[in-house]
Amino acid sequence: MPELPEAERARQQIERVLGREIVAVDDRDTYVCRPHAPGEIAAALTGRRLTRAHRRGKFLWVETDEGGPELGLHLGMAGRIAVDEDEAPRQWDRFALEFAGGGRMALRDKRRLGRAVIEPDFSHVGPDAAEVGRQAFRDRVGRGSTALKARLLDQGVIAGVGNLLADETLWRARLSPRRVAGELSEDELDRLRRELRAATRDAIRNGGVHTGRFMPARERAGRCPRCRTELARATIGGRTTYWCPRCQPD
DNA sequence: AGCATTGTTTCACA
DNA sequence: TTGTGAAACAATGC
Repeated sequence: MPELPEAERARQQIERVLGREIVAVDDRDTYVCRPHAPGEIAAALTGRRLTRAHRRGKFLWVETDEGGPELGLHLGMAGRIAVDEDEAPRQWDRFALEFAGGGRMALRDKRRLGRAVIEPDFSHVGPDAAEVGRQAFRDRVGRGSTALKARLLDQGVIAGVGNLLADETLWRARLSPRRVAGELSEDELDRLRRELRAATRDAIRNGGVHTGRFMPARERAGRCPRCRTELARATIGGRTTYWCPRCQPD
């Protein structure tokens, strides 16, 4: 599930538990909590309260009270934040906080590619895809010899675009994912940024990136929602990519 | 059975 | 040294 819209929803979930006292931490999953040893995150957080929840792209972090450490969270490929829900079966709750009074916040993640870490480092993460300014977007996205879609997926360029949001945005902007990023005109880059912001805003409002107009067509032999042309399919930027060869010519 | 997967990091190579 | 692309990682679902 998680791309920028899902991460924003997760951030809002975290806001529900701000101010509660942490009385226990489950950090036993040494893969999700790497490089921390079991008990390290627990020692850092027990007795503290979360005070503010932040997000940049798909990366989440939470401040704690009076100079306490920051807690970094990432949803990985399939994670979500579960607040005050019953414990998941099969140890799908890879990381969890328990609060005074019985409440609970868990990183629920079947695939186990999510992440929980103390004092996260975001120095190699680009500006948020929905916040980046026009000129910065032109400079960062509109360069290099790589395919446009691969550029959008690079979290160090702009943060928050995943495989589905990239296809949705490129379709809305009528740009081929195969275009060379550095060869786009200013007008094309501005159009791409506008459609990215719009697609992101729609997805947050409607409950996730899977609510996009292009998403239902995104399958083998799917057809363009605008012109009914059969979609093209290829691996670009290491991910399966669908686009309309007529609306989005190379 | 085999392959694909809404993500990130690491490694090899030009 | 920098940029790019592929593989590794874990587990599940079709």
